[in-house]
Amino acid sequence: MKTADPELMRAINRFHVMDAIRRFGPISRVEISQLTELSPTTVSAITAALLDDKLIMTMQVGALRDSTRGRPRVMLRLNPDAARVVGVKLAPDLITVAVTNFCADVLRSVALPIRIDRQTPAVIADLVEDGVRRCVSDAGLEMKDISGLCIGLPGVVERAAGVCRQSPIFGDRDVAFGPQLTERLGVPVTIDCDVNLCALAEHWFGQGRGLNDFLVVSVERSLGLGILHNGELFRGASGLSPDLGDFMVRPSGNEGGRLGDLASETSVLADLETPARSRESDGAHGHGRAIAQVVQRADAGDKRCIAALAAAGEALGFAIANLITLFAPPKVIVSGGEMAHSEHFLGPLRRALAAQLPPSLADVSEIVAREWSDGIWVRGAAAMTLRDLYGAPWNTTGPARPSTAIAEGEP
Amino acid sequence: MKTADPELMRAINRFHVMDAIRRFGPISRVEISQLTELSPTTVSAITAALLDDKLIMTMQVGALRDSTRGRPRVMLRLNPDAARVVGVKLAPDLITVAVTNFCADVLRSVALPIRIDRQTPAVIADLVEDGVRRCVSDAGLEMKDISGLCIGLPGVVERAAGVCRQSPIFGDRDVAFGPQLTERLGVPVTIDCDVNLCALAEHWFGQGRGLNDFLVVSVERSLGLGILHNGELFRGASGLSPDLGDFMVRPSGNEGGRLGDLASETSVLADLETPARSRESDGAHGHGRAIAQVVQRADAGDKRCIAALAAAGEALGFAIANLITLFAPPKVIVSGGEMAHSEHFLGPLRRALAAQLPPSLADVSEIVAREWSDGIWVRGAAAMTLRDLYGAPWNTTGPARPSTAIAEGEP
DNA sequence: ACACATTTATTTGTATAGCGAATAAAAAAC
DNA sequence: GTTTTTTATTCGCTATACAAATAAATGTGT
Repeated sequence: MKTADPELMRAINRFHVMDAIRRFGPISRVEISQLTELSPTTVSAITAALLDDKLIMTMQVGALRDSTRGRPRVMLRLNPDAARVVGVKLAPDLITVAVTNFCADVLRSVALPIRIDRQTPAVIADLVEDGVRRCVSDAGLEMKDISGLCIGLPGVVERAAGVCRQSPIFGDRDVAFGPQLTERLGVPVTIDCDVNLCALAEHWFGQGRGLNDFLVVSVERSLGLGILHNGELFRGASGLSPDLGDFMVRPSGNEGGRLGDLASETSVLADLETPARSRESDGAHGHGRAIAQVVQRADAGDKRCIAALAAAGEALGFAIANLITLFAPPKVIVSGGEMAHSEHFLGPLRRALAAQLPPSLADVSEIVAREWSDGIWVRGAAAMTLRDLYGAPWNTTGPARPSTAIAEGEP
Repeated sequence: MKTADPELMRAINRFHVMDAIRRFGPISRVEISQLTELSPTTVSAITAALLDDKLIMTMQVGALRDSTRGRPRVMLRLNPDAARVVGVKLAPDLITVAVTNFCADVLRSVALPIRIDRQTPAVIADLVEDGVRRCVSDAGLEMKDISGLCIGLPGVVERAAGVCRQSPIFGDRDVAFGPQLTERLGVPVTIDCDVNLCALAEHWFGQGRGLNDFLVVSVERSLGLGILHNGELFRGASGLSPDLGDFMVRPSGNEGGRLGDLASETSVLADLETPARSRESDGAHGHGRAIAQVVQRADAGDKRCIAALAAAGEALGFAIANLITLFAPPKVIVSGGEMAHSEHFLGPLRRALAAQLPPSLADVSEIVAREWSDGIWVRGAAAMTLRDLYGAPWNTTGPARPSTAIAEGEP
């Protein structure tokens, strides 16, 4: 915890005000005052400063004069043009880029269906750079208009250092992808675990609005876990994001208990030894098609497909039970592609969950399947950057807090 | 996050100063200033207030004048007599009570070897009340001298509400033990999961000094998990403490995969179907003796005992691997009785851990076995209370933060 | 012995924060 | 047009942190 001074005080309260404006849309000063429990005076002062900085703008009172008398409220909202940021999501066979404004509205996005896993980091950086430049240019902007950029990718990411410790995308370990792109693009680039972005997006725009605690489990080719705790993204020690794929669901002796080898899309396909269209050669969308096929065949009654999906669901349900035991979140969001929505997957997941959970926790968590949407990732990536621009004084989500001298141990 | 005002500012900085004094013993104002990065002016002001409140005291410069010239430093230390608090630890067959001073030094302690599990909460409250009153009186104090009391017990505890959701101690669910004792003793009583107290104690006095992240796994009759994250105790949503016993290590279909049924002392005994001295009738120390016997026989080469301990160690190692995957803590402290120190238990634990951990996390965590000491629990309980008296402005450890209006969702 | 250097602690003065009370602004109600 | 009501701002107050100047307390050197 940083030492407190007037500056921090202002930063905290300013963030509260910004957050209230962001969340509750056009909002008047009185309402902000009520929501934040700051005095009207303070709200007035802070909003004046924000208006001065052009971070927010006034909205002339529109329809909502409910024939109340008194001086009408002046509604405040974020100034969409205060900044533009870029969000990037890397998947093994798809690069998604989006440019958003200060409200996290997507101005322009491009999806590049390119198979990038096992390319060298330099090549991937090239592709990302190209994609970003193109998307920015398509949006009618130049790079100098961009205030920041965040890249989400699966795996274990150390956000503070901008280093990807390990990822299905990169063959190498410890790729300093953030600094690399920062240099290439001349814009501050952060990287983060993709599912963290998803969690932030859910918190800002999706199923997690108004919730201070929830889990996001992403089921794609690999598995991810994002934890929102006490209104903040939770990161492990030294800011590492956990990799749900490395979670073990049974002792490894008996033919591998890695969850990633049991419950991911990849593992389901491997389990079925999907014939024909070998996944290496089939380019970008082969994987997605293969999964869709599996789900279809399961719907049609194919026993093997049903069993494969059920096995995956059960394994994930087992893992989620343990996560609920640890975190007791009121909500668990299962986010993913077609597989994640199939009842052949979700049903066994729920059943396994119910079987494993201790009775005391049986009802604390609601499991919801989140409709897949490409947009949410990049919006989350944008939000991650915006959060910093909004002036968040909590370092929880930003780079790991520089541990104060007092925290260093014996003097 | 609370809104910031000058009061909070002062509270934060005062806590930093208190914490520096607590941790770095007799310490001068200049050193505090360096450690906390507060200005000398501020440190002077805060320490003056603390001295005024008699929370700290000056120490006449002792031996450590290293022939440096200049005005000698005035050393500051906690005033041991600033307050007394009581820590209580409940185990199924043992109640431990300790009275400590403001430095968390134990003034007096009593251990009551009473089998309390399955007694009614009222009876247990009676016993605790008696024990506390006796211990306080033995210390030459009266209840009015006591500033606070914290009770640690195994199970799932909701500290904020003072409610024990579930515990091997109580047959009932949702026992409001905190308020009950508060009324009986006329002193603020908090309750907490015992292993959280242990974690705090390790952080203040033990293996966790200077570490901002570590796990404590307690192996007793039941299993506990305490998480220190970013220098603060981690609690699940709504302040619930997790119960490691409910962690599953294999799908429950095949004869129960609850970790508590596989790796606790109780389960080892059950596994061996310890003959003779039936555990029900043998009063308080039967359990401990039985465990000691198992360890002894394992040391002597008894195959069944070795296997039982190994199975328990493996199960726990499996669970710890998953915890490391999630939290990546630099240290994991395994705390417990004789069983937890036996190499017949720890060896398999380490091996299972090594087998399950992903390579990228193979070396991040050091596993240490913590010598059992009754004292540490009650000292932790005392520390938990002292933390509040020191004025910790973070509600993470205290009662759950009253979620500000802004966090409540849509307006 | 006594001036001087040196380190530590306090005092003084300044800037900034938040907040309550009074005030101004703006619109409906009378 | 005046009053009422609600919203926003201004003014005056207090609390905080901090930098600079000052005081305190000790060792060093002549």
